[in-house]
Amino acid sequence: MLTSQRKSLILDILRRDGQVIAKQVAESLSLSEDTIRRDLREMAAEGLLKRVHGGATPISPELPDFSTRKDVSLEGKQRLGAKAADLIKPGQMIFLDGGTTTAEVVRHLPRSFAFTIVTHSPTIATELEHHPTAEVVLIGGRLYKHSMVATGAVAMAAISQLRPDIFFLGVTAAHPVHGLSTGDFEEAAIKRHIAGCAADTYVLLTEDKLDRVSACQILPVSGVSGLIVPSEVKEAQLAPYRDLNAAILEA
Amino acid sequence: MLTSQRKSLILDILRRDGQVIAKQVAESLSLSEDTIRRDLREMAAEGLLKRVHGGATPISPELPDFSTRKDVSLEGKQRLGAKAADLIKPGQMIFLDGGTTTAEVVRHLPRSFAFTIVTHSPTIATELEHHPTAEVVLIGGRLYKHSMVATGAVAMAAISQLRPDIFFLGVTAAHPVHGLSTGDFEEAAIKRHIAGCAADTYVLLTEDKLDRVSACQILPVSGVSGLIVPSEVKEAQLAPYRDLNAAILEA
DNA sequence: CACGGGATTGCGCGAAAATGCATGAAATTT
DNA sequence: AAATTTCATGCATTTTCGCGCAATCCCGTG
Repeated sequence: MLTSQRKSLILDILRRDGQVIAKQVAESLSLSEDTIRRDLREMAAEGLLKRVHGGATPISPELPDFSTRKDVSLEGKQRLGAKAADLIKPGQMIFLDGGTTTAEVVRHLPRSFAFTIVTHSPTIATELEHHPTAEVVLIGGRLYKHSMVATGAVAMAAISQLRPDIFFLGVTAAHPVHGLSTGDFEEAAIKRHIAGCAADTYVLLTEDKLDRVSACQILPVSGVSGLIVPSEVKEAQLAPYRDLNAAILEA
Repeated sequence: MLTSQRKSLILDILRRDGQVIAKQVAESLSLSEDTIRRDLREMAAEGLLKRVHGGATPISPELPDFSTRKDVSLEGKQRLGAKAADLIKPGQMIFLDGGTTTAEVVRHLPRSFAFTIVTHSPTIATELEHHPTAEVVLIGGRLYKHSMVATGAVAMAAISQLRPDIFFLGVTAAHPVHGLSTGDFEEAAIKRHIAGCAADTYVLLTEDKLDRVSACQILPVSGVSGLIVPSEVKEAQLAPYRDLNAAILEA
């Protein structure tokens, strides 16, 4: 195991668990704690994590939803959400992915006619509590706390029984060659499955996700009906996606 | 559990409940009160909270609304929740009903060992996002917005596949003759079904629900393992329930 | 092939941190 | 005023830390 590999492994653990315990890592890698502590010290010096007694924690106090990610491109996300909600027609069944971007769709859902929202995210479901006309179907399963969505065989089976008219897909990265991707293997599989069941799939893409790649591919860009992107994205940046026959909706 | 994590956990509790009780935290983390008190002392020195006898309060003066409401109605529910959480043993599978009373159980769940929480309420699931040791299983189905729980055939089927060790049941009324009841037919059926699958069922009962009747019976009082009631309820009022062989846990 | 610099790792050691317990003081309740 | 709970302090134990040192390994050079 190379040192650099070990360090990125530590970062992975940090992202996944929100903490690193020196002793545990040392044990799982069959290395001395000294080595791990050295890594942690160095990484702390580089500003990659915060060293604490016993291990390390993320550099910024973990506020995944409400402050950090939200403020970044809030206004852009809102426009994406509004554009997505515009696509919904009376009586349709809409599958909403988990995540902060798709949560924005909820806030712009039409209130003048009835439709059905399906989601595997309890967070999304909770936000729909006071919506006047939306019927809500919740997909169950083992909850993936990292992104707060139901996963596993139970979720897959439940999804299989539905034919949503539209699936609004959230991703962490989109790339013309490497397609749409996300950081977790299981999640990628679920998203792919939902897209397979839905008549149409639209991806909500904030500007910072374009031309990026994450670990697990969900689908190629050509596998979805369209991309919804903020209008300020340059045409040059969109061209490679257009070449893949992807419809581009600017919000 | 790292010390720094414990401290931020304390801050979380402070923000959520408007107070921290040293004894409670020590218990839920299986640590000595000394340790927690030490934390509180240090955090008070850092200006993160205000140390008071028994625990700590936010640095800014409490909102009047908060303290009053807390002392009156919430405090009873909190004790019910704490008592219920006390019943949980490592590795068990616990089914949590929807509702504000059972939501209080979530806030008192042990954090020192692992267990599984099953729920058909997205609200409950969302509250468990930051719990360190709880595995969460979400039951899907058509969402009943009135009480925010999944219902219907899909939910029933998913529940059938589980054998929870304990079901914490929420009701709107309890009566020695008319049993445990709630306002909605479908909900009653679901609750009954969950109770049938669980090894033990405990009902959380605030004082105002005793000797009341709602439209749809869930189970007779003799159909559950026990009732959890606030300790200030008079023995005379409890006697009819004791006669039904119901275990009574006072919180 | 031999050699040496640089990087990496494990171990020993004393220091620092964290935790629990005991004790007597202080606050709160009865 | 007595009883109970909560507190702060000192102390002992365990865990974790950082540093120096030596062994090892990688790699380019003579």
